Amino acid sequence: MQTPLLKPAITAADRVLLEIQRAIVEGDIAAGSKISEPELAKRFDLSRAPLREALARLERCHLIERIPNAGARVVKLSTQGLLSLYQLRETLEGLACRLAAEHMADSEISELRALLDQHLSTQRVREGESYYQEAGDLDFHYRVILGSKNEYLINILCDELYHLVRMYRVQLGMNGPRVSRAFDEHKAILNAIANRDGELADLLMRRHIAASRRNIEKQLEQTGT
Amino acid sequence: MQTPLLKPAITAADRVLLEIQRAIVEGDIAAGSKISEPELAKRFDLSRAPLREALARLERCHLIERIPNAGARVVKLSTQGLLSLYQLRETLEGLACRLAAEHMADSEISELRALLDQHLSTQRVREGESYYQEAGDLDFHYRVILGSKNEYLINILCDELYHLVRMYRVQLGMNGPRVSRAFDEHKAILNAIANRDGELADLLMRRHIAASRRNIEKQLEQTGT
DNA sequence: TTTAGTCTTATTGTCGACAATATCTACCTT
DNA sequence: AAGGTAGATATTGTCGACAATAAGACTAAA
Repeated sequence: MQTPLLKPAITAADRVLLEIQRAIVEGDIAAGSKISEPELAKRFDLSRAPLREALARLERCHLIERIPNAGARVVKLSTQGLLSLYQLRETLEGLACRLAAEHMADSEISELRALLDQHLSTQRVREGESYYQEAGDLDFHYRVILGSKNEYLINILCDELYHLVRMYRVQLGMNGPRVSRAFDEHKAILNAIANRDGELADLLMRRHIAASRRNIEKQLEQTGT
Repeated sequence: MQTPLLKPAITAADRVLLEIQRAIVEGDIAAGSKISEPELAKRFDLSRAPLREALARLERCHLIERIPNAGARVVKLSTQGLLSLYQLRETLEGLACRLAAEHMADSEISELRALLDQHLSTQRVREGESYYQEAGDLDFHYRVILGSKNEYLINILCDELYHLVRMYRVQLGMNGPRVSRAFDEHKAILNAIANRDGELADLLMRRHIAASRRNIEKQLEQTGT
């Protein structure tokens, strides 16, 4: 999966955007490093025009920071940044849950339940492997967010914050033992949504994300700020 | 005031961005109308390159919608859109208040109090005139948001949603009788922040914005969907 | 008359070159 | 020797033209 449920890359700028996004998220382009437009243009074999378009979108999803007439740098991960990001996520995804409990169709809910069951089975097969869990987790969150039916909320969470969240998780090597617990939490959230209990769904999601944040924080402390 | 507390326009793309933003917000470029790159380029007397940069940022703050290879359209206001936007604002600015209650320095709080007093006096002088109130209201919200000290939250509220909110208010002619009540609500919010009561500040701000939303909704119904 | 298909036209996406700005280096002054 | 200034270099911002795609017009057939 690269841009699940989203439109595929049409233009050259779209394609290079996806490539650079992946490169930054996975640390292929080091965090904090300066970005040279001519160099990247040569590296991906295109002109600077579509590259700059891609850079504009990278800035939009907080993966790079630009200074006029001075250039762009890849963002640097920090405890403060992680905290700010997850504070926001808790609130926003909590809201998404509350709205999803109101707006999701019954069919969407049962599909989501089927998805969870499927995740559970594949997880049992591949015990240690966390990559699929990662994708699965994001998939679950994605569906809930889309279920909120709020265009602005969807845009912010899926387009603007999504990749930055992934960057923190990937670069800090989140493979932890939270796998099975996350599944249970997902199930509980889904049940709340199915019961149309938006308030509970909100609360559970905020806790779920808070737990995830503490997990990453711990990792960040070990690795060193 | 045009971009209060933010960096001034440096590049040509920045300048044209501000001009087009104003034009869209004030309805100078009609909502729902198609945007022609060559036409706008000629109108503002610059090349398409910086114009496209500006368009990218306009898309970022939801003032236009782009379709690859097809062009851009100015957004169309709708009851649904207003609802989604204000749902988000309630939650986000509520969070901003809670964080502001934690993070604002005492000096910032007293400055904000001085600002409110100043607004009150100027408002008494110019009773009916709502333009200053509009600016003053936004100024208050701005300061609280900045007080949250959360970079992502600040970015979303001040850069991405701000102009769209203004567009709804301006195009629907929000000059209403809510002026004096809004002042009282601001005062109450500030008191909660000063008391470091984040929970109350959160609640009050959500109510404040909900009231504002109902006000606009009423106007929208009158004008016709 | 309607509909399908093709051709024309206009708009967007991309390119390479130029201008303006910032960064780095070397030199000069104190 | 340290600081500042001036020049050289590199990078970003902007421009005009070309290529690719989509929208619209026109023709032809059912």
